[in-house]
Amino acid sequence: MNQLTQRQYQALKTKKKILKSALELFSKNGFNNVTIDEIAKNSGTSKGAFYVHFDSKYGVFLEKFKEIDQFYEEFTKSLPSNISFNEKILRLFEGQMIYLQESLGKDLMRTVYMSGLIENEHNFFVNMERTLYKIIEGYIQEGIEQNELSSNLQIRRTSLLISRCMRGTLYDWLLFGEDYDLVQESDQFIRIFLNGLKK
Amino acid sequence: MNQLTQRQYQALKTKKKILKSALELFSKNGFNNVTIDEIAKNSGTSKGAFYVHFDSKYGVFLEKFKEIDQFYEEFTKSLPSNISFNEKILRLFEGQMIYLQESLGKDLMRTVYMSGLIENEHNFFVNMERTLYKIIEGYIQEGIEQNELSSNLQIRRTSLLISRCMRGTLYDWLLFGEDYDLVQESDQFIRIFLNGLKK
DNA sequence: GAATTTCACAGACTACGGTCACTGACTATA
DNA sequence: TATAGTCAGTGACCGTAGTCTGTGAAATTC
Repeated sequence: MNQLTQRQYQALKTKKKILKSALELFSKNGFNNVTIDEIAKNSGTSKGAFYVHFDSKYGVFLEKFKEIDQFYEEFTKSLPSNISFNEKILRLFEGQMIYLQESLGKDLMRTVYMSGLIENEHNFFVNMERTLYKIIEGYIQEGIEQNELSSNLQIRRTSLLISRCMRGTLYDWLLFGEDYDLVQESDQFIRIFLNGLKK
Repeated sequence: MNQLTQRQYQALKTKKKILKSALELFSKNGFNNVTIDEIAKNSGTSKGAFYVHFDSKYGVFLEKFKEIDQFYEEFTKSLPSNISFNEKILRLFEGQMIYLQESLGKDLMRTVYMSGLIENEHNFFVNMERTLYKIIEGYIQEGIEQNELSSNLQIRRTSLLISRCMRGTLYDWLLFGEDYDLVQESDQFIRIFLNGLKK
């Protein structure tokens, strides 16, 4: 049954209204200067409606973040397949950092990293990374096949560690601000890590 | 003028009462289940008094965290000086992770990493790391002198990168919870990084 | 030592996130 | 198509973080 009932259709419309309103206000006033009451009022709905559709202000990003998956998808497609494992990872890191910095912005990323820390906040952060893991795991697999990586590397584990490099780099970006060049920091860090990975 | 006036002495006493009260309640009920009203009441003072002495609930840690510095200090003292650079870093990581896990606990660490993300929250997090940097920088310096590390390593930068390994590992601990063995994860990660560091 | 200023502290108040009981329109069922 | 059940949506309410104004005792000034 894929046809929406009138009720479901109405609900979806409300959700979209709230989402639109919220994103508008966020970009106008900054995430921290927007209250849920405002979002509710601005969207012509109510606080209760907001909480029907979203867990919290952070929850609004669950939606926004489908964009990230889209980024990953396009990225992998655009990547030539004849480059080495190291090159793939380096480009992935660079591409991601530029994307996060330019398209999503620091404020938004701050809220993402914030929400990751909130207990029982339904951890979309962890889920969000799924696509990322898949991609990295794929690269590792290929790297092993091409004999660029030791074959007794645990793929799942290794991809986790590599993604941890991202998180560490991004957390520091949020922590130190100002004269922190995200792309450069990321590049330096992952280069060392990759170097340490090869036998 | 080092002598406290009666007023200053009184104020200090009040601050200590509040601090004691707060830490008691935290350890009894967990950080997130303690309100500032409770702290005020339990300490026999008032909310106003609390905010005179602390910025926020997080601010209480500024005090608590002198303990961390103490940990670092004792740790470095206890470390034999005839071991290699790698060994020192590995032990530092292991010691720290055990300490943070056992003595401070996850809840508390979560609030630390949280507060690091809050803008203009007076970034004691960054400051807190100062002692840590000093220690790592010292190790690197020694490592270079002993010819264990390349001499064109930038000390300041490298210590930052090493400390980033800690943050990445700890952030993931808070993120993934449950079957995340902090000590083991930390060890595995830093080993790879150290391996990548040597020329 | 009287007058003035300062400041630790009290606690009422505000703002905001989040909850909950209720409503009424929609949907399912007979 | 009448009835029962469901659920999106409402907004008053609550808990708590943080603010603000007032107060009196201590400190300073004269």
